Amino acid sequence: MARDKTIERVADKMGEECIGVRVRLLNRVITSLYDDAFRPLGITANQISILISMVRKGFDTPGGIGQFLHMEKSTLSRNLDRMRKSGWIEILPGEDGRSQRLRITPKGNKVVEKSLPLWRSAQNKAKHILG
Amino acid sequence: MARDKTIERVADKMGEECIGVRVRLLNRVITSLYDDAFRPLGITANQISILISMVRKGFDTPGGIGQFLHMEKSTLSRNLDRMRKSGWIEILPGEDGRSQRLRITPKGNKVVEKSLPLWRSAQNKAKHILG
DNA sequence: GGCATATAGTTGCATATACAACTCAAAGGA
DNA sequence: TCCTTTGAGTTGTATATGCAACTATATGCC
Repeated sequence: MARDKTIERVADKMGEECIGVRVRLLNRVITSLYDDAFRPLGITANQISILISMVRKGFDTPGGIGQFLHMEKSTLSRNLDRMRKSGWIEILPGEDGRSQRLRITPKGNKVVEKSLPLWRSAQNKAKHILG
Repeated sequence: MARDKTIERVADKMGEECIGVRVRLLNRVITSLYDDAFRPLGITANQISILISMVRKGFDTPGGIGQFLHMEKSTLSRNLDRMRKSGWIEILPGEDGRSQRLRITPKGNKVVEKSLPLWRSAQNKAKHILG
């Protein structure tokens, strides 16, 4: 009776109000916009954003980038490895035996420069979607 | 000279303004909040949100859910398969030979009901983070 | 010095995501 | 009827994500 409705009330409340649902949905929609834009360059939106962080912070460590982007260390470790394989970055020995230094390559710099007009276009679309 | 600065100007602009970067960052932070909350139930935030959509839309198809959540069909196909294996849903033959009908199981209903207080807690934390 | 602890990154495993190419079924046209 | 096109889902492959457990190095205390 009333019991049958409980689940529906719960679902309505959660479905309408949930911030997590909205954030994930937005992530799917918006990220695909930037991924589409950067696809001709053979790089993803996520990887571009890591390159951008490296340029802005100079010579940095995985730990530093992870803190800056709130990215879990294992996630970042694998992202950086893919980026190294693609030739955008170099991973060098760090200040002590544990840490590493990240360096953007000339190829990485080029892709960042080339990405600017594509980024502008995606950014405009994103603004339009968000109103 | 000026050329050396080009890459930094590009990076500053993109890094500061990029909506995609912010949305992905927010997704990482917020989703982990809800995932942490639901972990005792052995279900993820994403799976809960699919269950919620099913309850709200009643007996529905993968296509319908995908449209509702803006989720790519192959993504959803695999999400539903995991949920079926966990016993939250059943996947039944649909109205014609191509489509399917999704049905939430009693176990799926229970997990939705149990998730409500955990959801409230995560939702409050999310509101707090977003200010 | 030696042992406990902390730090930096990696690896195993699992979920989430999406493009491209595929299967299979339905619909439509000649 | 046959053939083409459309529609619904699946599968191959790859990126992105994160928890837990791990290696290896550094630090601190005794």
